[in-house]
Amino acid sequence: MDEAAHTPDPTPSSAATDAKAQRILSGAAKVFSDKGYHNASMRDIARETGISLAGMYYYFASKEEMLFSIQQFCFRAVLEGLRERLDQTSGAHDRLRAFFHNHLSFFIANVREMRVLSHEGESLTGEHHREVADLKREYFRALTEILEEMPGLQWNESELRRVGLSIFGMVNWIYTWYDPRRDGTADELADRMCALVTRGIDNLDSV
Amino acid sequence: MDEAAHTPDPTPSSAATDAKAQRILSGAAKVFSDKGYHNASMRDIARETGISLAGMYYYFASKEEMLFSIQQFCFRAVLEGLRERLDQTSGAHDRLRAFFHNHLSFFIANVREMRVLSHEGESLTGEHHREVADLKREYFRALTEILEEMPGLQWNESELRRVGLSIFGMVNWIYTWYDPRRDGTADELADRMCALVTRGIDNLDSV
Amino acid sequence: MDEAAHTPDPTPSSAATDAKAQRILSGAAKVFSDKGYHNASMRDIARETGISLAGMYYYFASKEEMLFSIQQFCFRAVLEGLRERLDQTSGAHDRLRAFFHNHLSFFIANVREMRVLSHEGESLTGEHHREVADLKREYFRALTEILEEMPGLQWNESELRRVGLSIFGMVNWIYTWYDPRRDGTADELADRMCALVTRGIDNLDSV
Amino acid sequence: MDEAAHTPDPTPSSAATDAKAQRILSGAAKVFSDKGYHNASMRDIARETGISLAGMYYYFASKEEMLFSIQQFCFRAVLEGLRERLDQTSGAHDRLRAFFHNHLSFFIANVREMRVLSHEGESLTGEHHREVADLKREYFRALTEILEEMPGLQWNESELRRVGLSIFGMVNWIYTWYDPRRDGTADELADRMCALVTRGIDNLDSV
DNA sequence: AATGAATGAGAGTTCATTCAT
DNA sequence: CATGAATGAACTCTCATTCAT
Repeated sequence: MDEAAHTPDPTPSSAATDAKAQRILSGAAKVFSDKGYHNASMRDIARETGISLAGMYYYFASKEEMLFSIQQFCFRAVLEGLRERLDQTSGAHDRLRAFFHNHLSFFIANVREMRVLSHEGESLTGEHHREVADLKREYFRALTEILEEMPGLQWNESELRRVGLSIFGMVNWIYTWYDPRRDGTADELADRMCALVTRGIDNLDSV
Repeated sequence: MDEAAHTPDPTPSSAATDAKAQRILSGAAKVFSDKGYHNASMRDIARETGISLAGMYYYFASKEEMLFSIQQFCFRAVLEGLRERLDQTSGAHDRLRAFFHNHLSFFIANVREMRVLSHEGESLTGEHHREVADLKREYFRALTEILEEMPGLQWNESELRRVGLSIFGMVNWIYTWYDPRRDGTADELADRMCALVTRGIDNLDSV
Repeated sequence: MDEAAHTPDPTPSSAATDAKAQRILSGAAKVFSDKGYHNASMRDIARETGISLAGMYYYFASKEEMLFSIQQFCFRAVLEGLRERLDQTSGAHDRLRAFFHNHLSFFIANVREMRVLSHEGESLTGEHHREVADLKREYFRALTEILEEMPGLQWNESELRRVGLSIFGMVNWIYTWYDPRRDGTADELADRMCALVTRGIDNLDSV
Repeated sequence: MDEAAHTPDPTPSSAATDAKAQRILSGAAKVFSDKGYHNASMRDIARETGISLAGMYYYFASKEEMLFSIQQFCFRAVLEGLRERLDQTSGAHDRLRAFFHNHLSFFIANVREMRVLSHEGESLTGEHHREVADLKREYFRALTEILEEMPGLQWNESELRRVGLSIFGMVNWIYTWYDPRRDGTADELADRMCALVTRGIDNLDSV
């Protein structure tokens, strides 16, 4: 994200520029997360970031483009993280666990952005909406592919969809309740959620 | 306001009044559901209901009160439905199934209102927020009480909360994806979701 | 224009409404005339009319609609005036004089509106532009029809267009220079302009 | 600034400078002509010319100075052209024809600039406005001096002004309608307009 | 000579809400 | 009961312009 500061950069101005864009996105994520996209004003974001109202338009053409950038950035990061984990993991059960771990660790490291991801899924329009919807579909497909590998199961399309979306509901809804003090680390949470989904309540305590 | 349904009503005019209030709430639910609470305007609701902008203020003091009334009405109805079902059901597994059936059947019969319930949980402020939060807690407690009855399990507080909220995530998230043509009836969906949660993916196909 | 006040009006509220709309249009015409359409702000018009900024939007959906209404109203009035005069006038020369008298008398009675008509011909867009362009064409055709009646002339299309548009230039340009103290009454001006156009400079003094 | 063309220029860099200034003026004229002065933005001009927004300020202190330079340059060129033609022409009728030919040929060769000249006459302020008004007056005086030479006429001040301004209206209005395919060359148009003004409609066909 | 970055001021428009009728 | 009319506050966004580099 701000890795640019670590590596020698031939064009210093663009590094500063990118850093500022990141600062704006971060502030926007906080404001969107706190008040909701439609209820947040550009002035709120300007105040939050310390950048002038007009100044932000140098980096983003519109409020919607800010939302789009946040969503696109997050989805890409989550997807990439998932792929890296899956590359190193074999066995359907472990791969499903990898999905939970990736999602929740990313979520908890970027609560505000993920809240925006979960809650403002339909706030984008036109091309912006389409692009993010594509990423979402890609992410969903990654999950269902794991599910299909699970041994000893006869999936039909309907059931696969239902289970996949149920899992999505579980992990996306977290933004409404997760509290680090009560709910433990990302890894603990991921393990328990994965256990719930694979073994069910009836077998939660076993082993 | 909705007490009128329970007690005999001496003034016929107030019956008409309540009917109009219902019409407004119904239109407001549609508009909130379509555009989101903050993005919806009172003019949108006036247009949707065919009632004049000013006229609506006779029935509701503010836009927020409309949202509040929708949420309160729905939560009460869901809660009442759940209680009735639980009164007639014994056995923890059946009672959990009753929870799913109640939630999903109400959801599917009132998609728009439930969408507002799920998506606009944090759009209320002050006293309105508090009242709805109370209902939400009550609903959540009803679920965890069922879970605690489940046989052969040693719950700790943390695990109970986690499982309860995971289930909430599953059923609340439905508003983002449910499609009657693809996802079957409320009862089918409830059965499958309940199976997933109790037996887990690993045992989905058994019996 | 505000004739409504003279005749009994069954719907008093709409009379008041129309009066206010007229007041806004009149103020808008003044501001557009003074500063030009694009340089005029809605706040300027609000100040000029004494109506609140938001209040004006009850009567006109946009700034452009104000410009449109002014232009439409004026063009219709000029056209109607011309038709009335032509109905009572025979002989091509007299009919041409009627054209000048109508145009100039209307112009001088509504300087600001006519300035807007002349100067902001291309400031409208879309459907607004089209409608006004239609009126303009109709007005132009009325002039060329008179010209075609002129005795002893062999018009070709090109020449007719050229002469018609030259006359339009003369009468539309007036908004840049007319000064009642130096340039006399509308009727005087109309007579002299008509003489110039019909007899030419070489014969200006004759009879 | 445009003195450079008259005096030998010792610094080659300033030649490049002037070329760039000309490029800016030309782009500005196009943009002003297309969208109107007030509706045109400096960004539009930057885009049109391919020069950076800030870069243009090296050449012109403000947007208004661009408009001023365009108008000043054009008026000077038209005036100079008129003087050259009049120096070689004797006889009032021929001199009047020279006026039309000069005006129209310059107009058609520089449509965009002339459109700006005609349409944005009042968009300048302060000293800028004054300077251009002086040029305009000078141009008008040149026309009326020709008119006064016309044989067999008894002008009074009023009539002279009226006829002069009528002619101005004719030739300035051209920017609203001239179409090279329909309206012929500058010379044809000039001849016909001059005929209209000198002989009048009644005698248009004679000889 | 040229520009990326930044901004205060102000644009047109919409908002939830009020109130006389 | 119901509404037409009205408004202050706030909205997103664009503007001409500046300045460090």
